[in-house]
Amino acid sequence: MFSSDPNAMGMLIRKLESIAFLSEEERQAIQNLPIRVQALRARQDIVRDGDRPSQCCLVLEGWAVRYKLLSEGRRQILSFHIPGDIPDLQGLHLHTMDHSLATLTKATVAFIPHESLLDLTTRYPTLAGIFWRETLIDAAIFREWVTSMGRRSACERIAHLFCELYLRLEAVGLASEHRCEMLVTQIELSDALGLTSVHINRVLKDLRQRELITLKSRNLTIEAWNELTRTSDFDPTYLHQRRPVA
Amino acid sequence: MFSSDPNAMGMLIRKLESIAFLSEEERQAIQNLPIRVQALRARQDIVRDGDRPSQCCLVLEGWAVRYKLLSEGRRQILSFHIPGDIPDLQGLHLHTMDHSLATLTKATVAFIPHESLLDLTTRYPTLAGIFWRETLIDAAIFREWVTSMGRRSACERIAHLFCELYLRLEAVGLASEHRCEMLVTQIELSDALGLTSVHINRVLKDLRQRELITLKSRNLTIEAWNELTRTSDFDPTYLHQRRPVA
DNA sequence: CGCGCTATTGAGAGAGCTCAATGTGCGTGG
DNA sequence: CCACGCACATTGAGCTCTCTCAATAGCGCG
Repeated sequence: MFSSDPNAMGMLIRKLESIAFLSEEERQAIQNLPIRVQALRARQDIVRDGDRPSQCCLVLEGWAVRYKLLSEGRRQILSFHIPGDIPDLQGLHLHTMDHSLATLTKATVAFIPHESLLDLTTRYPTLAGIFWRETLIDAAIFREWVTSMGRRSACERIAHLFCELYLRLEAVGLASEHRCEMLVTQIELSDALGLTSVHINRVLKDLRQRELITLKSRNLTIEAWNELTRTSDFDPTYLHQRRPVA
Repeated sequence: MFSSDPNAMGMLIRKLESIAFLSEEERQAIQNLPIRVQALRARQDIVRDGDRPSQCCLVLEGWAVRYKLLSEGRRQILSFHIPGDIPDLQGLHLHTMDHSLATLTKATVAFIPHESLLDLTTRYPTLAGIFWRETLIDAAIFREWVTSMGRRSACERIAHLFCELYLRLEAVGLASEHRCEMLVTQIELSDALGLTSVHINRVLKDLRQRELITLKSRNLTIEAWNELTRTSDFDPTYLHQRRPVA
């Protein structure tokens, strides 16, 4: 069950290197983290609101979401997570979950004990800073989402989200040439963007007709990157990626 | 200009003790941080989107906000900050501001050099964890705001925000008995909640008529705490305060 | 004690929602 | 390899919550 699969940690290292510099020693220390790899079905809860987890979940394959449930069946998706992400890294210092984490697609994840991560941050203060930075970027993305939900139209919100996800996928080598997988249904998009799936559908139709995007069977192509970023007010600064993107 | 005013740091210590335990030695180390205290007018920018600050801003008196500006004069307020808060603590590991910070009211703030804070986190790893925790709670509040903006009605959003601000003020000794100052205009409320000030006005009228709140000349009284939390789906877990609140 | 910003109220409009029906694609099992 | 079933996507019609525009009132600061 427990192993030190270099391939598994490769994804985490690639992700961290997209936001900070890692020394060889630090890379090695990450490689040596004990992990338990697990295959999960689509739409399966990993951690639930109210839980007090003792490990973090690293996404290796597939997509995950964090979400909150409200009264009357309302749901809000808080974030999308792709390979390389540790969606519940905040658990290191917040002991009670204030939301849930679930897979969106069939996925492979690796669980890392909190104690191993905390030990790592003690031994490598620079790495502690990098993991801290990772959670700060998480917060920066929430700020951008607050902005979208508060002051952007449905069309701008969708376009903005596509730009964000494309750049995040590109940063870990899962996208290029303005093409990527978009492993979400219109229902999930609506729960993330505070809209209804019916309205999402109509806006997507409009974006297609304006030839800004192609989206078919989970494959997104951004046909006009500049125009899409312009109409959605997209500025990648908030992703705090290490190298500026074209 | 630089000093070690024990009173100034008292506010920060009170805030940190509302979310974590501090040892005497740690309290002392915080007291010894070099600070530059400054009085500011209302509605004055402290740090701007795009800046690369070399210090953090601790609020001592008055309220501050973080905000983003969009095209066509749109503004989104991202968070409200009260005494004891360090609204730009993320600057320790995110070097470019992705939003602005400004006073809302006349305010007193203390600036703390990044290098002093980073040095503190190196010498006191436990304190590093506590500051990290502080930024994680910041993110938890953003998550709750995303949820509000996405899936709560105007009325629920306002009620939820009032509950949040009351508890945060209470945690640092600035509120009790369900009364507190609410140092925001309806325009600022609208920019925080993604609504218009006209609509805020109408919903406030409704909340008053239902005798849930009294709000007059910046003084808020929550007349029916239980009902207000119920109607707004408010669960204080996300604030991750150290002692559960009544 | 008057100016300017904030609060309040009315009337009409619009972005996005609800309800509902139909079409489509894909995974599963025979 | 094909047929079935189910979840997802698409479209239409009518509605509502919130917005826009606009006018007036009130309050706090200089």
